[in-house]
Amino acid sequence: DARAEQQRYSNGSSFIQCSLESSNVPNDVMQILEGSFSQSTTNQYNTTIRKWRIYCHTENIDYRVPDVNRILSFLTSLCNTGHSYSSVNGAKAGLSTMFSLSHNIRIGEIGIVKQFMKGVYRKCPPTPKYSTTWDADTVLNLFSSWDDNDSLSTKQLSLKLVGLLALVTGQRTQTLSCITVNNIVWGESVQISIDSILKTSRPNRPNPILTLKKYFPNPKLCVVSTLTAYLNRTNSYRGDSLLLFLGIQKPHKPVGAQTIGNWLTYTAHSFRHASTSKVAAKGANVNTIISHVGWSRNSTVFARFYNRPVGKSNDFSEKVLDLP
DNA sequence: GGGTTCTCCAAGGCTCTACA
DNA sequence: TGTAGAGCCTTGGAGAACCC
Repeated sequence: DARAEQQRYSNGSSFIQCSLESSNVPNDVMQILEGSFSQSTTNQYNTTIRKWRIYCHTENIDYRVPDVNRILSFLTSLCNTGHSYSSVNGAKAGLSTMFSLSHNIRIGEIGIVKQFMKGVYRKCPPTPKYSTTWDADTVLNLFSSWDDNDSLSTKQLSLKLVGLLALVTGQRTQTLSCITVNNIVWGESVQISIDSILKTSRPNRPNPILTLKKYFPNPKLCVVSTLTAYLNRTNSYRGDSLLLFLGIQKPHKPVGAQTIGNWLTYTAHSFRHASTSKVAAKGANVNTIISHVGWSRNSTVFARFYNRPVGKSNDFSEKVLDLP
């Protein structure tokens, strides 16, 4: 069946091993090369190469040969089975990377491939994930209606802390999942540094430092006191775990970005849109927003989606928490 | 029911090119 | 020569399926 077929071509080898299996690259070099891609990229490219191998087996051709016409037929088969431009483009990138390693050929740079991708773009154009965003006040009003932190269940306290952190910092769930208790510095405000490699991490480019201010107008929305309550609550079962967020149920293992995403009432990434949109609408400086959430200095991502008028204030968190 | 894994797809940064 | 925008590759998020 299809599952057995997939298993057969998984073969325990990554796309890099498939690329370099006939070359004499030493194992230790191979390990460094494999580590040059993030896990999600490796997973995605492994999926593409597995499909490519199945396709080549069906067509009785050698999957290691970069035959452009065959590659285009393969990409067409993806397109015809309902895959969007982004998926076809990702598959092309995977094949391009594999053949650049094995044959020093960039599939994506070949003229007919470029033209083909334009055709795919026209046939099934990508659509933005968020054409509108929700009002951040909806979540803030919910948290305001809950009891004091000490009276909340562990589940409520976990959801509240994640929700407030997502809104106040505007960070991805990946970043929130990397917060460790030993990197939280307590002072006038709370500062959290991130050691892990993030999506936007680059050489000579520091990760954003998350700054949490105490919020006095509505104590129930104070992220600092919620964080304190969460640490007190989890202290009894934290053990040696340095990661801030722990599972709600026993054995209370550290949770990953995916689980944190599940905890957020709205879709995880939409918190990033909701908070930046509200702050922009309140008149915050665009450069403040870009640096606060960790986009690159010249990034046009924010401008492409929001592009609000520029104001004078530079306080991100107070504007997010400012209820009407 | 909570948490993890897998696949699909939009988000994101870097580079290059066209054009004013 | 500066800049807007397209192209390309890489990455994490969303959601379904699955496991415990």
